[in-house]
Amino acid sequence: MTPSPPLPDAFSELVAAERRLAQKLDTTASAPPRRPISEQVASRFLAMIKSGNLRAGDRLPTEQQMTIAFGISRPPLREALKALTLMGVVESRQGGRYTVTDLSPSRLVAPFNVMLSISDYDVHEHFEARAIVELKLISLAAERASPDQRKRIVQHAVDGRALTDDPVAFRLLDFEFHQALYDAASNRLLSALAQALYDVALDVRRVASSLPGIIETSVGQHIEIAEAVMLGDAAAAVAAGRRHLEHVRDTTILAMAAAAPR
Amino acid sequence: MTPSPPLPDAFSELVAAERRLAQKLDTTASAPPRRPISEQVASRFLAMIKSGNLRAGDRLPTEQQMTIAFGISRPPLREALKALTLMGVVESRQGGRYTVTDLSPSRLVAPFNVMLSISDYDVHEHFEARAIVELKLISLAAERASPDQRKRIVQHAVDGRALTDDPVAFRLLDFEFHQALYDAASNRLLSALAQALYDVALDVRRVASSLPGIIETSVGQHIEIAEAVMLGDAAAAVAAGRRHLEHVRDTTILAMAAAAPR
DNA sequence: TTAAAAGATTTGTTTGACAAGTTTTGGATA
DNA sequence: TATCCAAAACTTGTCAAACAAATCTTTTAA
Repeated sequence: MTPSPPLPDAFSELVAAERRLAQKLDTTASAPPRRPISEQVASRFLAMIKSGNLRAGDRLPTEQQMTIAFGISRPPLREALKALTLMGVVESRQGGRYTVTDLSPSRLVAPFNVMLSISDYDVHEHFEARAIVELKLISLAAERASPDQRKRIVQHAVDGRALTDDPVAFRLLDFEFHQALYDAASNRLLSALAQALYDVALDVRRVASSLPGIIETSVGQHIEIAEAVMLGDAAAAVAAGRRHLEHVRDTTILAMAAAAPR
Repeated sequence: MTPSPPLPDAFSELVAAERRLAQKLDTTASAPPRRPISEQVASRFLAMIKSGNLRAGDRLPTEQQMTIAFGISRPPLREALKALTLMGVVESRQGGRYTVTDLSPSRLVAPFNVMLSISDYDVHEHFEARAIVELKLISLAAERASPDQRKRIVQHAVDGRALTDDPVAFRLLDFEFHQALYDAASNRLLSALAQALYDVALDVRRVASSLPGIIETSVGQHIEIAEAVMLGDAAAAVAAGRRHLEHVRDTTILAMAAAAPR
């Protein structure tokens, strides 16, 4: 074993270069409220990823090597890494090493769902936002979907007919149906946003989808959307999608009123 | 001073109740890969906020009290709290106490701007997503803006005329102009999304806005949008907004090509 | 009553140690 | 020689104790 741990050359080079750049840009700022080391380090990592010095799939050095590179102790370093972990930027396993995730929009937006759900904005705001994103996706799906994707969308829609008496199974299918639509639109960023908004409403949907008659209506509307997409009729698909979203919104409001009568 | 630290009654009650609930829901899961304590605790905090047991503005107990309540040591607790800090859920000051933030969508979305920007999705995907969100906001602004808001939008637009030779000042004004539009739309969620997408493109805009002639065109288009919003003509505002976004997209692509000729 | 100063409290950081996993290394076996 | 398994080395996860730096609280003086 070596008396002093080997310096991770390449990585500490990166860190040093980053620091120089940051100081250079900081000459103007006089005395900003001192930020904790952990937050500075987290920003440093993000900057390195943003500039391409760290890429998806990269293995980070060991914690000890990074403490040397940054010139700090383990706890603040771990605080920074743990924050990045919860944000979906890096992953870690006990005994293993930290690795940069695939950085896909869906992964990076995932923690974001939790955030949004804890914010008690108005239901109408939510559905207004969701409508604009989701209807655009439906329109794009009608235009861009491959034959296979169209087939799958229709399949998911008609499969719903067999599940009108099983709320749990229907919610799973509903998820797949929307997912298939998102995929067919070929815009990962927009898909990620729609997915985030969809997930937020899921808790309430659980209640709503157990109300009698709701599922039948939804299945019918799914089929309308699917048929329009199958024909490549974007306008009709959007119209059907709007009807569906309005139905979902209204039943959601009903369910919320019933669930929280305080 | 007390021999043993006083137990924070109310908070540890909350923690205990939360734990019982979590275990109850976990009976089905057989052997999920063991999650680090810090992540469990972070989820616990989010759950408490989600369920309303912690609200915006609440002061958290001291770290020592929380270590007792959760039955863990300081480092993992701090890792969880620091992660929540970087996500904009809580705030901390040395010597002070942790407090829950206002939990506004814009604050919660802020950290994810950085995330999204590091993902190298296609520029066209970005502008497709941005167009759909931003044009809806413009439309809503034209419909909903108060007289004061309309005045401010127009003011920001015409102010640009004086800044055509100062790229930095113009970018600041551009930011204010878009912000004013978002505010007038009265949908915080949609505004937060648009803000996130706007921020993502900011780095590249820095380059683009220094190209000759770009600012003049943008200022002219801003005025077109502002006038339509002033008149409450949503369709005209959207049309002008679309032209503006296409202009921004094209110049962005130009700037990216010029900046990275590798 | 108000304002400043001293004290107590609390977060930020460091060091050291051990437990619980994973990866690598080396040897035994086919 | 090639393959598989077990042991060793390594790495992350957690705990403990201590001090520095900032804030909050209380006391004291004007």
